[in-house]
Amino acid sequence: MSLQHGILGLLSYKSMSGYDLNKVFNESINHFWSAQLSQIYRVLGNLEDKGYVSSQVEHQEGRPDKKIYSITDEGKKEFRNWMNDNPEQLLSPIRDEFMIRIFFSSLLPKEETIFQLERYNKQAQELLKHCHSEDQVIDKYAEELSLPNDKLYWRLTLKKGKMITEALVRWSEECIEELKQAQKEHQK
Amino acid sequence: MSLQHGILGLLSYKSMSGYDLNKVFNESINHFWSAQLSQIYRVLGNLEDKGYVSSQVEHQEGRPDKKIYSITDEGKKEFRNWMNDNPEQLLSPIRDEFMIRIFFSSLLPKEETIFQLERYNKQAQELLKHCHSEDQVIDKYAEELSLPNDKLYWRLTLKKGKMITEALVRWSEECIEELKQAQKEHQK
DNA sequence: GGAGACATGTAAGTGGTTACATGATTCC
DNA sequence: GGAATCATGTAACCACTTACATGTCTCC
Repeated sequence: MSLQHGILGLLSYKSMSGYDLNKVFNESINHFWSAQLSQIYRVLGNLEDKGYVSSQVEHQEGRPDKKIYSITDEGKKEFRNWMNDNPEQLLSPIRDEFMIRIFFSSLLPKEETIFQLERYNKQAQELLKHCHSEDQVIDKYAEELSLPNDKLYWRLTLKKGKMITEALVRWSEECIEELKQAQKEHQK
Repeated sequence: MSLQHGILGLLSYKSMSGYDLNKVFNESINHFWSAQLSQIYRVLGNLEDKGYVSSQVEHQEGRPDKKIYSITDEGKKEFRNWMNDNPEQLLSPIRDEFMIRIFFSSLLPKEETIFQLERYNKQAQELLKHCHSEDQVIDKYAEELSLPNDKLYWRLTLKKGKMITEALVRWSEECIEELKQAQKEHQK
């Protein structure tokens, strides 16, 4: 459901091919909803079957043909309905494999868990750096699509990304600290 | 994969029926990996097919029979292998429908978005309260199963839950603040 | 008398991943 | 010569959700 509506939302900004959509997606919705290109193509097919988008082939010299998708009036209606119909439960279910590993880490030597937490911390810091560079991307898109009203909301989603990622960085640091402490206690 | 290994992990603590497993699951792994009871039954079936768990039926007076699952040596080996084999990418992909809605919220009146953010904030606070009450659950299980070494790691997963949820509470508050501000600017 | 705990599962459907298939052009 | 970009998709498989099916006991 969500991916479908995310794609409808992007197409309401601008008609695009699946390939281009994927690029825009990766710089926006992908931060809170991951998707493979193949899945995007499938969803576009489904949306077309339902009449929410229409497509038209654009011939290109020296490059493969493009299939440009546009949102239909039906699609716009569907998207607006979805936007107006929030679920009871707003918090999304969590699926965090790494936490399962941490949960059962008494099986492993503490050094190994510390090592993995350090990797985790590095990846979180990397992601945080990436988040900080996204401010410019927002400016770029807001200008390109001339949608100044949307910038505010895009920033709010980015802000969430930053805050969560900062929490992950801090969490993993504190975990490492605690485990090192526990190691010392044990050596005494 | 993860659910399978989470279940193997819990069964390595203690043999249980699917029904009991579900209860333990809901007070532990469910905080970072959600699952329906029906899915747990199916995974148990798969694990049995693979020889990672074995089952034996326990007859009960006045209550339905129980099917007690136990982890096999094969299962223990599989679980340990999984624990030793961390993926490259430790950060889990995000799937957050609410963020898609925020992203496209320029479509809606600001009051509506504020209203939904307030609901979000309330739910996050509710969850945070719940997290704080979990400390006792950890103590209870550690004693019941006499696994004092595991408590440390269980606490680390709980800590992550708290930190993330605190970030969600703060984020939604700041969003509401920003939107109210934007509303005022507009009225001028 | 009804709700909820106890207990097990199947069936249908959805949404997603990974791998595969094709083939030209451009840049290093 | 090889990798990356451009461009489209299908097929097989997997994990998960929702709804359905069954039936007893206990507590209010």
